[in-house]
Amino acid sequence: MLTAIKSIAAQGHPERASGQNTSDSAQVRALLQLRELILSGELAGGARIAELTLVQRLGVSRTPVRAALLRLEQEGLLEALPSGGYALKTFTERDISESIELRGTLEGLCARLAAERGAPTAVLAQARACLDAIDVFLQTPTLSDEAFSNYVRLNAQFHTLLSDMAGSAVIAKQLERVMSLPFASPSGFVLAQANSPAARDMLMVAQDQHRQVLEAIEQREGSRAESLMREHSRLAQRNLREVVSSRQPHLLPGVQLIRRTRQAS
Amino acid sequence: MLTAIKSIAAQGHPERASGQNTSDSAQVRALLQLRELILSGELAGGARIAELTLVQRLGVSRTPVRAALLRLEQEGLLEALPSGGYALKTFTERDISESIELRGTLEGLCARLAAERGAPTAVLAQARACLDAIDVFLQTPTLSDEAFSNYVRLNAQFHTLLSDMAGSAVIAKQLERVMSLPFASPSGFVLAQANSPAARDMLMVAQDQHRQVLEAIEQREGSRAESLMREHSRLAQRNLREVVSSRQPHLLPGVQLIRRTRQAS
DNA sequence: AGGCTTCAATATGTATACATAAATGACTAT
DNA sequence: ATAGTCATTTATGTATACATATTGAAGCCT
Repeated sequence: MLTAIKSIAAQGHPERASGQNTSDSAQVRALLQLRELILSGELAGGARIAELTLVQRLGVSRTPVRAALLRLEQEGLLEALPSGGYALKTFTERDISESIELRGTLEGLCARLAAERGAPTAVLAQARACLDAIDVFLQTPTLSDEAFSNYVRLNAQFHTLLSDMAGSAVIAKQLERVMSLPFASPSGFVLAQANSPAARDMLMVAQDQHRQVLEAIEQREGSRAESLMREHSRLAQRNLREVVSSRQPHLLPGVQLIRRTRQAS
Repeated sequence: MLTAIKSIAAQGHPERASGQNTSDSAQVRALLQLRELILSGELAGGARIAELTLVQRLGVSRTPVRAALLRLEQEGLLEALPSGGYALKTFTERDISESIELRGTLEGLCARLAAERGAPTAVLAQARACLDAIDVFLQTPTLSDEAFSNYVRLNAQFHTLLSDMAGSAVIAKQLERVMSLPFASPSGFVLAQANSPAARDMLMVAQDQHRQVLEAIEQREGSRAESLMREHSRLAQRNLREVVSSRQPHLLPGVQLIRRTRQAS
């Protein structure tokens, strides 16, 4: 009965309040709590994850724990050990960079298909409204933390709408998978530098790209739409470099999964 | 202890002889047998899959069956029902077309990265050898079934090598996922038209594209390499159309998963 | 007669007991 | 002292019993 819920929680793991994990089924709780446990850094680098440990910490039996482990392995957060069991995966800066490139490529595909096939007018209208809403937030000279978190929300919405415009369930699903990779989400690094002085300027650039992509799609310029979305994703690349080099990678959930030295994957 | 094997079998499900499923663990057996059960068409269109039924047919307990179901859902062959349990997914011709486009896009990305970053000389040598081997098979005027199956094997190898050339574990994994989608594999439609008179000519074209892509990568022409791989994937698109229109889609494993009419996904 | 309610049957979700393999430590021998 | 082996412990793989929700059918009411 709750396979669907479980599935949803596994896939896009959307904005789901992580506070009240009291209700829901055991599987969903296990999945959500385990993911948060990992991203919050309570589990060491490439350490092994024992089922029984999780049984204690999550308060459910081994069955839902196993299901959660299996899903998180598929998601890319865990790695199946040759000897059995799972270990927390670690990521190089290059891995993250490639994840972002992957997202950019897939979003470029979405944009191109949307332009070539023609996006539904309803979705286009939603996208325009979304961008208008972002403009409102960017109007203020200094951006509050609240404005930033609103930007993150609207930005994510725009990227989802882009996926909708392509009208492809297959591609949308794959894109969801890619975005579930750590730090590959459209606004993964935005919050990390909320206090940076140049942050607002960067958002302005991003917003301009949003506008141009939407225009390209509306005018059926597939190749242009694709290029723009690819370039758009490279903003995240820049942010990635800034965040890791600025040596203050707080705020960013899951930083401890990034390794600089070479060790066991 | 066998999580790794299980994982391998789940991901790329490579050329694994389906005859002797007697050894291996219960999980691997369940996964392999269930996938074959689905692809062979023994299970109806979008029908529900009951665990207990599979327990009987596969001869293992519910635990490995559940694991297999979960993996096949992630793989895209099954769909989680809102009320619980799973149903066999069906695919439209458009779904398949989009899967191929997806593969082409990702392989294009691989080719571009390989060209830009420079592929390891060892892998390049392997790729050249692989293409040489294909040339040998294509030399004969009439292609035997054996020659075809050899082509399929070598073709798959070349595509794998392409993924290696990019040197990205992240992208390779994602590409593996995409290729696990039904009919998205590089040579998914080759065998289906082995007896077609134009079949050999098409393989010649494909082989020429292989050569050109490799040359582009070696000469560091990223954009050209990407375009070529995309175009290369469109051969599969043409084959897809031919196979479904020729109304003799025998041989093709999983045809019964394709639906022409609109029904429950 | 058709639709609704209710109850039984069946399926999935959960927990746990059992089996087996891996990892750890101690002990011995060289 | 170190390396190797064996035993113990721990962890995962598997099976199954139990709980709960959904599905289907039978019966009732309108």
